[in-house]
This record gives sequence, C-alpha cells and structure tokens, in this order.
Amino acid sequence: MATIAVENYLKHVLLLSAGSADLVSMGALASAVAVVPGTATTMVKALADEGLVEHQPRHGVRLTPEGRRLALNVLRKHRLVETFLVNVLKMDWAKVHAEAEQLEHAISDEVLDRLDALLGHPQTDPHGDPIPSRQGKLSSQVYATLATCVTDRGVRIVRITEQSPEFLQFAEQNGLQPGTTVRVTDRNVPAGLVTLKKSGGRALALSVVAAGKILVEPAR
Amino acid sequence: MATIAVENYLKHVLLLSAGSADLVSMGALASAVAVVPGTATTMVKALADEGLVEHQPRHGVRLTPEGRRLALNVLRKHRLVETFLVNVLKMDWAKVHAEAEQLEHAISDEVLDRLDALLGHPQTDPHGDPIPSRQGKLSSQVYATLATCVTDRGVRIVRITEQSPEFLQFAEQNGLQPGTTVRVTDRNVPAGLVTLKKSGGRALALSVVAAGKILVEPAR
DNA sequence: GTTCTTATTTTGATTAGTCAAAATAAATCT
DNA sequence: AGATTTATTTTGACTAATCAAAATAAGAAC
Repeated sequence: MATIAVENYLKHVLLLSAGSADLVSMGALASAVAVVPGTATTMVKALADEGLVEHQPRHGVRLTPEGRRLALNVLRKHRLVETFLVNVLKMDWAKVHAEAEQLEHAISDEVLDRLDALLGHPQTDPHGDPIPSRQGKLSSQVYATLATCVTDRGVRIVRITEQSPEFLQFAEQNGLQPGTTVRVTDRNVPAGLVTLKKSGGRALALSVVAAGKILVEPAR
Repeated sequence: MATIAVENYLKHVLLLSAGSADLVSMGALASAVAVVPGTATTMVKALADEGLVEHQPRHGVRLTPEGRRLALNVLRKHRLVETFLVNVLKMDWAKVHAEAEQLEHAISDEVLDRLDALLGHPQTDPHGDPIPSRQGKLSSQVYATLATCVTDRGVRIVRITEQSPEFLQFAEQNGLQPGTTVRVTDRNVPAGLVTLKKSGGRALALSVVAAGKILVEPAR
C-alpha cells in the first residue's frame, strides 16, 4: 500500500499537470508538497522505480497510468470528504481543505463508496471542483448541484439533468427553471432534505436526490 | 502533535490498564501494538522523556495524567468513528474496528465534536464499549458475562469484549448484539459449555470462553 | 559562444520507527 | 540456595522521509 507521502506526491503531480499530459517541474512539485527540491528529486526517483511516474531528469515528471489511477483515487477521497464535511457536518468551507488533507489518506475504498452514496453521488465538491468518478474519470466542465453547492449564496440554475415529465413538471411548478436564481438556506443530508429560497421570497424544500439533479453555477 | 505511533502506544496502555492504575507489562504492550518487545521498550522510554508515561524499568508502564488525556481522546475518536460507520454509513458491525483504527489518527477535534453532535452524543459504541466524554471521563462499570451471570433469568447483552471480525460475525449471525435479551438455561463449566435461549425462543450453545466475552446486565 | 543565472541533482546527515539477536535481570522450580 | 526459564533491555542495523549545502546541467543574456 502506498504511504501517505507517496499519495501526496502523486496527488500533487496530478493537480499540477492540470489535466494535460504536460511534465510537472520539480520546483513546482517540491513547493506544492512543501519540501526542499532535493527531497522531491529523491522521492520522484523512487516513484519512478515503482512505475508510478515517468521521470525525465532535469525536465520534469508525469504520471504513469497506474500512478494516475492512484492519484485520482486520492483526489476522489479528498473531494468527497470535503463535501461530507460541509454538507453533513456543516463545517466552514474554508476549513475543510486542511481536514480533508488528513482524512484522504485514512479512509478505505468501502467507506468512500458509502460516503459517495450518502451524499447522492455528487459531481463536484463544495468549491465546485469536479470529483473523479469511481472509474477514474475526471470531467473538467461540471457544475455543482443544489445538493452540493455552497449555502447562503445566490446560485443560478443552469440545467435539470432529469428528463421525466413528472420531475420537470414538479420543477416548473416550483419555479425551478434554468435562469432562476435561488439560495440554499439549509441542507440536512442525513435527513435527505434541502431547503431553499427563491429570489422572489418563497421557501421550498426538496429531497437531496432531487436537488442533485439540478445543476447550478454561482450567480453574478 | 503526537505521531500515529505515539497515539497507538498510548491508546493500548490505556486499554490494557483497564481503568485501574496498574502497571502494564512490556510484553502485553508489545503484542497489543504488534511490535517486537525491544521496540516497545525503546518507544516507552521516549514516551517517558516526553512525560506521557511513567516507566518502571523491568516492571511496566503506566500513563501520566497528560498521557491519559491524549489516550482518552484517541479512544473517543475510535469509538465515535465506529458509531458513525455503523449508524450512519450502515457498515457491517464486524468491519468497523479496522476502519476506525486508521481514522482515529486522522480526525481533528472539531470534526470529532460535530460527529458527536450528529450522532446525538452516544454513550457507547456499537460493541457496547463506553465512549469517553469530551472532558475525559470514561465510565467503567463492571459487568457480568454470560459465563458468570445468574441463570434462568433475563439478561441484556451490553458489550462484546472481542474485536476480531470472526467472533463479531459469529455473534451477529446468532443475534447476540448489545441490546438483545437472553437467558442462560444451563451452564456446565467442566464441559466448557453454556446454553442459552433468546427471548424469541431459539436455543443456542456456546463455549465458556466465548460466553466470557459477552458482557451482560440484568434485564429490567 | 562565453558567461551568468536558475533549476535540478547529488551527497552526507538526521529523525522516527522498526527488527534480530545478544545480554541481563527477575521469577520460578526443584 | 543454585539452576533454569521467562521477560525485558540493549546493541547494531535497516527503511522511509526529510534537510542543508555543494555540484552540475540548462537556458538566457550579453
């Protein structure tokens, strides 16, 4: 099993390569992981021996498919934990990053799956960053949903990802169409309930499942 | 901040001292922490230098007040995490111990408090073990076991003092969880056999050794 | 195309935690 | 009490991860 340090290096290589297949420089990696450059070099060589990264000396480093798989799993844990901390434990979303930094290395895949289900398989974390899928897909253009977005802040509905007439009718009757600006006033995930207010003023409650089908973006 | 290894040693000293102020032997500690005896000696000396334990060479070790405070905090995390895993994530009773073993070192005091509140400030974990309070109080009531309790009288299972998944699974399959009321119908110690009946009606036999791991209190 | 600057790698040392095996102390058994 | 067994401690060595500082390679500037 990968150590905590190994998981951290892999995660940061992934984040710094920003989706593209670019090489990540040693300097950038070292400062991301908060070690001196020499340490990063040593570690990267060890990771290369394990087949987790490809190291081009003096130029940089990139993940192998296996390294990427591990890195995505860590990132998935990080972002699902953040979502849990904000949506279930109601933690301040400025604080959850540091917490998730620890927890991402301690939670098992089984706990991860159950957390994912509890949260309604969210696509983004509370900051709007995409959560890698269980299969290791990381989409770059994703929206938050009413089940995952920040609370007490205006968000604009951009799409309803559910085609059934019943659901769309329900949405329409409650004025939840694309373009409408709403504000989530309360989110109780264990109870499976999301409460929101339309800019007009009406308060409205809906299930976490339903809320997860309504995509939003920050208003303004 | 205490490292994971330090937290583990302290936790096990606490568990092995079983509430009393007894010295814990090096051998017992070493095997609880799963290291070779010499390693335990080395670590205990380091802990003593930090003022977390009192080491009486060749006799044993006990916690200082500061060490006890830290150990209780770890134990509180362990047991609240177990409770969360079972009550919220609906995980298998028998598996949560191993999970909590990791998470207890990764969760912050703030997350701990919020978890505690979410769970409704439980007093015991799913195994029936008492959860230390935030202030470091650990209620240490002494219970009878199925191997020692009165016979032909209803008793309620309060705790299973054995963490191995095999045993817990066995207990679960036979409906022997905390809260269940049973009645010991026969006890033949020379033969090493205890027979009991669940309130439902099913009769069941188990060994005296197994029975000794199931703590009970008088029903009603 | 040399020289200078900057990034990277190497080298040597350090810390935390561990094991294997020898040395020592304590307990137990004639 | 003397001998033997058992528990504990010591010693020496190892691994993973780190830093400080010297050495080296690349790229930029003149």
